[in-house]
Amino acid sequence: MTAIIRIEQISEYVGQEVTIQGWVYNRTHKGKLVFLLVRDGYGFVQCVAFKNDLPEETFEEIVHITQESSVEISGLVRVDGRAPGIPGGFEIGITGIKVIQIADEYYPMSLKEHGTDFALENRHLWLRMPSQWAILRVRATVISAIREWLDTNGFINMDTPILTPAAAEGTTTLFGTPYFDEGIAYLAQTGQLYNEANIYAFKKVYCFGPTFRAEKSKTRRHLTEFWMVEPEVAFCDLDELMEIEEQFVSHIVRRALEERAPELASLGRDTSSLEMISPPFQRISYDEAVERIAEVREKTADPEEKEQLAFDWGGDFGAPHEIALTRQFDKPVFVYGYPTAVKAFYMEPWPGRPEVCKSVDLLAPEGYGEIIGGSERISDPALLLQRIHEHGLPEDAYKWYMELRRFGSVPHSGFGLGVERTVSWICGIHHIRETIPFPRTINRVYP
RNA sequence: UCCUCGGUAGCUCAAUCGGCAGAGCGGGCGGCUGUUAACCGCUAGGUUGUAGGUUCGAGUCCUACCCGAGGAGCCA
Repeated sequence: MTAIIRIEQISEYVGQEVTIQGWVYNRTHKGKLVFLLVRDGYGFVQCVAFKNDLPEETFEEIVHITQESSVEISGLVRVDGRAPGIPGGFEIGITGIKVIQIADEYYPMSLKEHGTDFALENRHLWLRMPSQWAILRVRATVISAIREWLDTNGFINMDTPILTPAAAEGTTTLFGTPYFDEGIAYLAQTGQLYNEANIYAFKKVYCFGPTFRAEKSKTRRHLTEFWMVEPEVAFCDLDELMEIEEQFVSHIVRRALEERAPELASLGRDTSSLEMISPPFQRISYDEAVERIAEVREKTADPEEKEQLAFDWGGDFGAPHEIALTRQFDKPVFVYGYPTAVKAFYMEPWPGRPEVCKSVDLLAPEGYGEIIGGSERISDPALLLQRIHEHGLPEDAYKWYMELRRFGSVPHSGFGLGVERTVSWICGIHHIRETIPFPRTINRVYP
């Protein structure tokens, strides 16, 4: 047998005899000519069999092969502009085939379109489709780029607990689980508070793991289980935080463009809008954002849009507001200085303007909206204690958190980036449930 | 939790005014040497989400429920 290759490297094997191990994605037969579109986990390539070139029984076996059958195919690699695939433009002239298993002929995921419910019910098979395969390959690169940038910029990975004693921010609904004699433990919605402890040992840290929200959110931007990376930095104010974020996000986008161009092309993603992502990103205040949204609302003739864009200073933006705002920029945009009342208890107040705080969200362009939420944290122990009281949080649960402000407190900042929203934006897809292998939503825990 | 829309063959959908349950794809069989979700012919395939009601007759009308999607709130 010839060397087993990966389809993603097929361009290096033109003119050579190779073997691929994979699955039959589609079969088209035209009498004496058969096309098999085969995927091997690394890509999709067209394999061609001519009746006159092969033994009778080999050709018959190829003619009757079913979708998703597992195979080892040997043949000669050649360039052909007509050949579909990822990357396309190459095909293998079949000289030999070994069928590992003939798949059951009633494969449910036909190549025609499917409804959402059916696709999700068959997620374990849907993963094999080119679109899902491409999105999840981009996801893996995004995750790799996240770790790479942090690991090479002075950050150290510190895993924070998933089972936690109480609501970290006191607002979101959490999943609870019985925990021996300790009552209820809650699945983490953030590792931030623990990271605030970690920075005093390691200066720059990040946690990266699954995060859980029991909110009954039913939108294309929400999952009950999602992945979030949360860097936290000692001796860092809000301006320095924004510099970190724009470097970080630019690196992630660049890596995706470099390594996943065939996947992004197969998704039909116009990457020109991603090519221009580099620091700096524009910074606008919450006050300015409110004004910009009001201007858009003033100009629109559509009464429905006018209704949706109605907004009073003091609230948090909804999806229509974020879309109207981000359409004005071709790169991600920072919105800083949100009202203290709508943000978490630990955010540092704006000097001289206690009604707003040193928070910053990063909104992705093209209507994708918030991918990062972050802030400078309160470092003064007296103010922090006051906020805990104001928010009605149990003081004893935050005893350890308060102590961080007693022993060498420094200004510090951090943020959380949502992996699925970032992948949605980079891939240009509509719904974040496609950006995680097995999505968990309010109505679905299967498969 | 609220608002809107939907549920008919394995999948995607059609079925006029309440009047024989249909098509394409997918499966099987046959044909075709350049297909791109191929195409052509034949063929198999149905508890119309569930329960009740109106009617000579219900996929269609009424009531309740179940399930799903989109959005709002909340958030990354």
